[in-house]
Amino acid sequence: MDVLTRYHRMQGENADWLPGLDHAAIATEAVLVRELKREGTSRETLGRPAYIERAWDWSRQYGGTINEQFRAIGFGPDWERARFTMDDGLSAAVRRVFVRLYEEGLIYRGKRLINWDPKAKTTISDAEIDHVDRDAHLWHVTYPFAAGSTDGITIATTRPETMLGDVAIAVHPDDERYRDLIGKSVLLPPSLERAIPIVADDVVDMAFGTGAVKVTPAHDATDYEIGLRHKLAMPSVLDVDARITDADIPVGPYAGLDRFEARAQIVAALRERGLLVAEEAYRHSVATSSRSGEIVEPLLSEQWFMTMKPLAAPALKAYRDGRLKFVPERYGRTYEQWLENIRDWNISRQVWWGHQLPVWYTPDGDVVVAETFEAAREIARVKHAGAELTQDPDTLDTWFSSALWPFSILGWPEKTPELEHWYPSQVLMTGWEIIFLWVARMVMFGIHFLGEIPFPTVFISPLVFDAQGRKMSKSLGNAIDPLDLVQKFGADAFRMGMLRQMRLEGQEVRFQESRCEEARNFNNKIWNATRYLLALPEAPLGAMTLPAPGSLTLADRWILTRLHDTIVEVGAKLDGYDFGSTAEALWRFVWYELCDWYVEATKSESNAPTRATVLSFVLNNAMRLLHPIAPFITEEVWLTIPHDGVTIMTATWPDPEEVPVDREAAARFDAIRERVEGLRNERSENQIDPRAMADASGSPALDAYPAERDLLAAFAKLRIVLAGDATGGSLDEALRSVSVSVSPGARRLRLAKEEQRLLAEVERGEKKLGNEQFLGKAAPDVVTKERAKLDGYRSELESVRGELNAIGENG
RNA sequence: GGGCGAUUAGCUCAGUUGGUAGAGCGCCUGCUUUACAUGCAGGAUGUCGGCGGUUCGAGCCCGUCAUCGCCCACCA
Repeated sequence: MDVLTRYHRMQGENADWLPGLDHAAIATEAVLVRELKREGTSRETLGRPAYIERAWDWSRQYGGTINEQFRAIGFGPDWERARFTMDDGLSAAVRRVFVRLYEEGLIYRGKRLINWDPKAKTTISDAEIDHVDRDAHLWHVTYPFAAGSTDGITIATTRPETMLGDVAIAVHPDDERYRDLIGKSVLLPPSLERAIPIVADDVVDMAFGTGAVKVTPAHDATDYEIGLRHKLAMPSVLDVDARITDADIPVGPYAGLDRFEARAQIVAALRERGLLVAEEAYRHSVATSSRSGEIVEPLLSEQWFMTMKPLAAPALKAYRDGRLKFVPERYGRTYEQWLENIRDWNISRQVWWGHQLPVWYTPDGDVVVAETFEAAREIARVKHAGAELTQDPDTLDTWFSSALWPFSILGWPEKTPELEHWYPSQVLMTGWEIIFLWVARMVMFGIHFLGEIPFPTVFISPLVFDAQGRKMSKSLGNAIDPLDLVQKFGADAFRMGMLRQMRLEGQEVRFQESRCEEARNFNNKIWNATRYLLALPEAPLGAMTLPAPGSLTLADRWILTRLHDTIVEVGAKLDGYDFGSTAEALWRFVWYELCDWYVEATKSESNAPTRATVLSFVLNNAMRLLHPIAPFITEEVWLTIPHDGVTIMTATWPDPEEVPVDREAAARFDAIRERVEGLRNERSENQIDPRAMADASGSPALDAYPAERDLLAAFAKLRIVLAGDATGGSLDEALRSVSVSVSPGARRLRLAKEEQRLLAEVERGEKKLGNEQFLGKAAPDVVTKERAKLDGYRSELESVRGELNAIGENG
């Protein structure tokens, strides 16, 4: 987000990044409840107002820490517009939305089966459940037709403790085995005091277990559906502590037991009575709370819900007609699939920290929904004879307020200039794990309340894992603290190191600290290149202007052409949100092109007249290109060298049009680079002292290319003596003619090796070009290229052989 | 049960529209070259997960299998 914001600001756009935090109700409450317990008190003892005050304190402290981290990493959002979901304005928006949706009939209260987190002591939405595979047991239990008998119907269950709340046995209507039993009843083990019917339902899978299933509507989603279809009673036998309760129905000796204790005891009792037919190891997915990790308990409870289908339809349409795009695209299908199967959203929570429902009850149980207590009291006065009002103690799901974020932070429901200007925004950047929780809901609410999608583009970034691909966690001790890395390598290095690991299509980054270290080295490289520039005799420099085109050297033309291409490339990568490739391209340009070649080239005399101006021009541009990624060092360097403006943050983004391009010169320089590498290799193979100037020979053809000859000699540390009579050759031929002077034996050895290599290449080319199929079917330009390559190899081979002959057998 | 992603050098990963496989780290050999040892030069290392297909030609396209990871799902 920071890279993108800085990039667009430099392009002169009024780019803004609005920072903010949500109030993380369940997580915050978990911390506070733990703290209070440690202090020997509780939220009830403290009372709601004092508790909320404490939550505010904690949130401010926690939020402050996050903001400090942001600053340390160099994030530059619009701090003045920072928002928190519990702020007054955002809270007002929440109440307005709630009341409007209630009035539209989209928010309702009802007794439904909800997901209960027994640890966090609250409901959670379907989207907050993780299905985790766990080792468990599948128990086969017989429900007898008569007391004392083991003759009956056998079911399979993973949850014997919920048997206490069974109201039926279900079988598939087509199941031959049980057809005659439908309508009969069996006794509920282990106490056998209650008879329950055998019913037929399509949902039963004949192939699973015994083909018969126990039905506990109050504690299982499927059973709840069966219960509704067959109009069965729905007694609860588990309470909010996940303990067995006899509030609805007698549960014998098990009342008060924890669900897992009850399970053990009931299994034991079944075994004793001979009703436990089998106990098999069984691995299956268990619903756990993404908040606390606790196994979720389906409970029947009076809660508030939101009807989602009417909001989902336009959100789906926005995606399908292309108004809403995901990067990478595949995440769009995730979004689509979820919206297609969306179910009602349980929005009420039993935590105290959060937006308390704008709902009041009269003593008679009448419901009053209003944005404020005053408004509610007015309604009560008119419609309920001024009855006393009690506010619903529940709060709203944190994601409810987060869903309003794109407009609530801009002052909605007021018609503010900010709202007018910033809604809709251009891009949302987030992780794939909250596409349902946050992204889809923002789109739905945005369309519903403002009539258009909140952002046309959703960029999904990878999540960060450790180098082994494991999720970072406190208990594993593999988590990274950005501040530690900033401390160790610097903020720029942390940013660069992180971004370089991002891949456009990747869904995870396997974080390696070494990447930050490399990035620190990269920054050091920049710093030293700057020092080199500043130490040049012609420094300090004046304004940033390039020398007249005619006076530019070969190296100048090359680096400027490379700069031009890099500006184009970086712009395209950033526009495509490809931050990893952006960082990679800049790394290549600054280190491998600017430092390794251009700076080295400026050390030779011929480049002296233009080097300072060209180098500062290129460095200035490079710093601007790099600024979104590495804001600190680029500012420092940029201010030190010739520049225009007071801060690089508002400097203009480099314009490729302002950089002179000379493809022909760039190609010549590249040819030199290639030859230099070959000659260095020759030196190394012949164990020539790297420090020493070495003698080399070359054909007089080289005379036609003095600039190239100088560069070649300087880069490869050669004293080139021209010998022979070949003149007027191409640059390639002239460059190839240069070779390090070594003993004839060593030379022959190298040439022989080269001959072998070229022979292989020629053979390959001849085979390919001798293939009728290839000639007939390959694209003409491919054939042409292949032919040119073969010709090149042939002429090289010829010259190598010529040299070999010249040396002669005995050298 | 559906869906998605990954599999390329010891490690972490690139690989543009199919045209002789790349980077960084690590490793090896040398270098106190006056910007930088957080550096410089050179080097070694791959049946591109298996099998089949399309093609003149496949790391890339198609099919299939295997392994790993993720998402969704009312198999109790």
